[in-house]
Amino acid sequence: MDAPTAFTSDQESRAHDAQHHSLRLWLRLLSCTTHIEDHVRQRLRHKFGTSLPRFDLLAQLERHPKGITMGELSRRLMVSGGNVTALVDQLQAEAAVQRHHAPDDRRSIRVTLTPAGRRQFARMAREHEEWVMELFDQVEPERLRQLFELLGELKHSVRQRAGVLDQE
Amino acid sequence: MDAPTAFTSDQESRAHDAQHHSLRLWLRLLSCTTHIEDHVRQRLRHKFGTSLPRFDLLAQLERHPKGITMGELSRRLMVSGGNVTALVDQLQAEAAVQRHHAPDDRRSIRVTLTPAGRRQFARMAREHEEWVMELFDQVEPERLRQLFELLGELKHSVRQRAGVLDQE
DNA sequence: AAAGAAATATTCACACATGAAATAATTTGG
DNA sequence: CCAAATTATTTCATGTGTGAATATTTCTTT
Repeated sequence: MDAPTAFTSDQESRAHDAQHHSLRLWLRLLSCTTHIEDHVRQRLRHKFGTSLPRFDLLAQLERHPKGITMGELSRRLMVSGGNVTALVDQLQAEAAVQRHHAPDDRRSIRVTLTPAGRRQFARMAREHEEWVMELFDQVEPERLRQLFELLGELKHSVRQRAGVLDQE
Repeated sequence: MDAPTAFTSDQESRAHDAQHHSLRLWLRLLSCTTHIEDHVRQRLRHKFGTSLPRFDLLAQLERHPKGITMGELSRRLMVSGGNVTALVDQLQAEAAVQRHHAPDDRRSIRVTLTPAGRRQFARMAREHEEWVMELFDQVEPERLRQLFELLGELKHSVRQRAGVLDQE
């Protein structure tokens, strides 16, 4: 952008470094997430014959015993509405969840766990937590705490910047 | 599992805490990754009419000018072989990449960027790095460095444990 | 050299995910 | 109170991803 003086050159090389470091950080973050996801997905499949998206959906319902709308599910699971419709269709066919029309707003639908769905989820959830803990257990608890903290900062930055940048 | 004495109860509650913390850390990690991925995906789509998997594949080829095999691509992109075949099919149809039969081993195929593919990638890569940097720029550089470090430890732990646990 | 094991890539059926368009119900503003 | 905008969900076309099965080539072992 600027003329290549010594000054801007320094600035530019710092900017370039920051970019490079950001990119490496992003790739490492992605790599961690992917490995964990892969591992958990495999275990869910082999031990319970189910998948991560299904498990995640049940987990959200477990947290909201009174039911939760399709739109809320979409936001919480961070997936599109169309996807939620398809997942709920499947789980409903398997009798793990139910759809109820909301009495006050006939547009929205509340989804709840069936008793069978709740039992099924409980069985998986216990093991699932252990799997995740095992994956992390080579790292000092204090380091994990730091990581949690720093990811909080990162999440905050990403949210803020993504919001701003999307409006451009 | 054990009788509920004070001793095992303490142990269990510590174990329970560790599980709980691990789970929260995992969810936060996943949330960060998902938000960044969503943002970058949207920008790639709107500004360049392409997708993240395509971009990632081109990025791997850019790093390996002499070409890279399908299997290597699968490992580096951390996706299945079938998926790589489909992606390369598409990018080849768009004349961004080429397949070459390896002369020494007729099973393997080397994939390379075409000049057009290289140009296309270069145009996107510059912006892509900026997008990622922008997302992180509310966090102190020193904090980002720590995060990079800690994610390294986490990755190491996950790799090691996932390997061991998969053999069970 | 031949049989068996391993590696490489593709194909296939299916699951998961997006984004756009359609439908229906509610809210808002004039 | 009606028209327009908004909200909630579904449907659809398409892209991305998996895991299993297959075909082909190479490596290993005897």
